[in-house]
This record gives sequence, structure tokens and C-alpha cells, in this order.
Amino acid sequence: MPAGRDPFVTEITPRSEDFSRWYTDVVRRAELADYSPVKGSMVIRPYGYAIWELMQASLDARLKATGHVNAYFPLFIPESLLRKEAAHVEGFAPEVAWVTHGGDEELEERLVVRPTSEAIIGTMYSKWIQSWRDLPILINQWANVVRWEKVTRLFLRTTEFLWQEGHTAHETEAEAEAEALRMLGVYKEFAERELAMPVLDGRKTESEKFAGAKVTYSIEALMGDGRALQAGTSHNLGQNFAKVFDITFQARDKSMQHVWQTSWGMTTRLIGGVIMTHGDDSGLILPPRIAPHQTVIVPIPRGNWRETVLPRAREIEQALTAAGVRVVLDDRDVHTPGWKYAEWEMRGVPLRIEIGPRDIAQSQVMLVRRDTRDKSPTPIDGLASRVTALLGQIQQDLLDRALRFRNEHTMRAGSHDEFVQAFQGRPGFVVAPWCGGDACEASIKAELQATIRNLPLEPTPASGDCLRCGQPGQTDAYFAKAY
RNA sequence: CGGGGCGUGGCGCAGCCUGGUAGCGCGCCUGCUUUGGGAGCAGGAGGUCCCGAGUUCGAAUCUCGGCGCCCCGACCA
Repeated sequence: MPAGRDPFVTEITPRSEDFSRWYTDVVRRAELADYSPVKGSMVIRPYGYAIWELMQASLDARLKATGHVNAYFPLFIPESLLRKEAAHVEGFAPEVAWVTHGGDEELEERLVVRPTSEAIIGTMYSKWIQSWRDLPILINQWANVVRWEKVTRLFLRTTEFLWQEGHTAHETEAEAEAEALRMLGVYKEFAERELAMPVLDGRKTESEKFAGAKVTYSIEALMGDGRALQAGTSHNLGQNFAKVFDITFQARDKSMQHVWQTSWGMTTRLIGGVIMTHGDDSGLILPPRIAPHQTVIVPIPRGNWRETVLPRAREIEQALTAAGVRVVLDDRDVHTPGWKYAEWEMRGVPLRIEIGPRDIAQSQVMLVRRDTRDKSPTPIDGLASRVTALLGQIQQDLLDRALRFRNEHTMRAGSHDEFVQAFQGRPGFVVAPWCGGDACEASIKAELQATIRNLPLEPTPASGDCLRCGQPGQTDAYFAKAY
């Protein structure tokens, strides 16, 4: 490669040139996922799946810590069950996959492949719940779901995807509301701590809420191209499903009551979110906490390096492993060090350790950060604790950087003119007063393709009159173009 | 679902207009020399030209139909 300012990695379309092509290049070149022979469905490759497993493990621990238990419900749902809740069917009917035959025989009743599991779980809850003593029920399931999408993107929107869906039933309305908000908080903390992805938590408008919910809450993240990504949702279902699925219990006062329910989910889409939050022209940048390889060791082959350099590299590998660092030693001799640098950078490994004869002579290694490319010679003595500290620092810096980006790309609009002007560029989030009317929300969407991502959780008076109709504002809203 | 683009060794593409031996770069295999930011030389393997019909002596190329993917718009995690 020629010297100078050429990019280190040349196999990826630059982010600034074509963001969506950059995204696809990163997913494929980093071997996170690949297209499959099934339309709209992708294969999550081992490296991508390893990220998902790390995300799963830490989210699952949080769900357990908040009292939830895992279970598994059927993939197929009888048509009649899905149809019970009117708003729910209406919302999902256009995108369900139908099973009409078993072998050669046509089924008596068609089955849907679950787009979500409220119907089947509600049916079971009505069998399991009799008394207030059975409550609350706090069940989560890790599963695949299918939604027949017309347009698909790797990770962001595929016909089949993996997720976690929590389904709870409570004695009181207040308890259900508290649960929905509590899980929203879990999602926010998870996104920010594990994924270094800052999110706005808030409430969805009527038109954007989950089909069948009373209230939907969401966390919304800002991607590198200024578009928002819904990163998790939590619903207060009220008694909507309890009424149609007949989920009743005898209350403390001996009366029969319907339970109050919640549901909440997070998906493999978040992997797409991580890519678009942190990545750069050289490819992926993974937050250390979800990086399958947190550190790669690249030995520099010189002379009889297998006798001189490699043993030292192995010692370092062992020391780091013992210290709990996920480390990989790249001792392949078919590739040059430079090739390996580029390759592992593209795959987002947060930290690289270079070790060659010159380093060994000085009892040091070269530490190179993926996010800043800062190089620092570091003594081999005490390396593990230095690496651990640096990984923590990188995790923090990624969050700080993403937060700074979001702050720089969040603006206020006090008037319709300011608002329109903002959306002619790539503003990110725009905070503006809204009257609360569907019509204004819809007309802005039609005009500017900008939607209300969510509304602040804490009810605060609007900062002015509705940017659309000029009537008194009811609340400020977060607008953005969304994925 | 509308508008546009593209389907040719694993990947990226040329060839198509004007029908006649399938080609280039990267990757892959073997060997030697190398290795501190995607190494060099030599030799080699690898193809239903997306699928199906049609026109023709002859189709990657022309015609019709289908499928898939990408991008931009309406619905969704």
C-alpha cells in the first residue's frame, strides 16, 4: 500500500460517501452476517452470533436480577387466538406468515408463525392464574419471530429475527405501569453500559404505539447518519389482552378481576445499532463489553520468530486470559502484520497488542486502540491490569463520544420554519412543541418524513405553540427521521 | 407495494450496443524468498455467464416471462 493519508482499510465504502452501502459492507466484510437463499432472511455468522451471545448473557442477567424467569412458548399460533384482540390483529395481520398445510393435508385452522407472543402467552396465563397469590407472573422468552417485511436490511429489518420478549401479569394497574417503566430503565442502562449507546427514553404517541397496548415506551438511539433507531420497547398493555383472553384472578377483596399486563422486547437489531453508532471508515468498532475478541495479539515475524517472539506472545495471551480478557493470538504466518492490523480493525477489535523483537528487547509491547488509533509502548510487566484498565477506558470513551455526537445533533425548533429548515439537513433529533394532535403528527411525517420518536417521560409544559398548527403546545416531542 | 439500478469463477468487475475461442484484478492452491500498516516471484486450480422459454447454423450478448439483490419513496423492531 502506498504511504500517506490513504485509509487503512480499503475494502469498505467510506461512511461519508454512502452510509447504507458502508453499513452493508461492514456487516459482510466483518463476517457478522450474510444473505441467505431465503428472501429477506439472513444468516448470522459466528462472529455476529458471538456478539449476540454476549448481549444475551448480560441482558439475561439483568432480567433474572429483576425477578424474571425464562420459558418457551410455541412458534405457531392458531389464527383464532391472534384474532381475539382487535387492535392487535389489525396491527400485525399485514405481516404475518401463515401455515396452511401439515404434510399433504390442509389444516382445519390456519396457524400464524408468531410475530410476537402476546396471544399464545395470554392464553396460557388464563389457565395458570386464579388468585392474587399467583401474581405477579414475570416470564421472559428468548425466541425467533417472523414478520413478513417488504423491505429488509441486514440486522435492522429481516423477515425472521431473534429477540427477547418479556410478558408479565400484575394485580394492579400501578404495578403494571411500574413494571413497564422499570424494564424501560433496564433497557436504557443495558444500552448505555454494555453497548455504549446513549438512548432517549420516552413514551410513544398513539399512532406509533404497539398494536394492542395502552401505552408504549421506547428507547431511541441516534445513528451516525443522523437517523434514529428504535432500540427497545416496553408496553403497558392495561387489561386489553386480559379481557379478551379471560385472564382473571380472585382479588384480595374476593372480587374477580382482570390482570394488568406488560410486554417488552429487544432484538438482534441492536447489533445494527452498535455498528451504526460506533463504526468508522475502517469498519466496525466494538465496545469492549460485547466484543468477542477484546484484544488481538499480533506477533511480528522476524528471523526465527517462532522461537523468539511467539513464546512471549503466548505468555501474554495466557496472562490476559487469566485476567479475564477475551484475547486472540493471531499467529498465522500466511499474512503480514499489516494485513492483520487492517483485518482486525475492520472487525472492530477494541485493542491490539503488537509484539516484535524490538519490543522484547525492551520488555514492552505496543498497545494500539481501535477507536483512536493511539499507540502506546507498555511494559510487559503488569500488562494485564493495564489492558483491563484500557478496555474500561475505551468503553467509557465510546459512550462519551456517542453522547457528544448526539448532543451535537440534537436541536430545538421553535417554529415551523426552523423545523423545516432543520430537516432539510441531517439534524438528528429535533425537539419541538406539539399540540398532541394526530393530524399535525401525520402531516409532518408526510411533508418531511420526520416522525415523533417519543415524548419526554417527565411531563413538562411545551416550550411554545405547536410547530404545525400553532395551537398551544401540549408537550415537547423528539422528532427524527427513523430507520 | 411504486420508481430506478444490478445479476458473468469465492469477491469486485469488463465483455452485451454490433451474436462466433469466456476475460481482468483480488482471493484460493503449490514452492521459494519475505514479514514493524493489506509482501514479491514462479507455477496452478476454479465457470449451468441468475432461471425458463423463444429467435438463430450458432446466444453471456437479441426478444419475452420469471426470480433474486441493492438504492430511493408509502408500512414496521
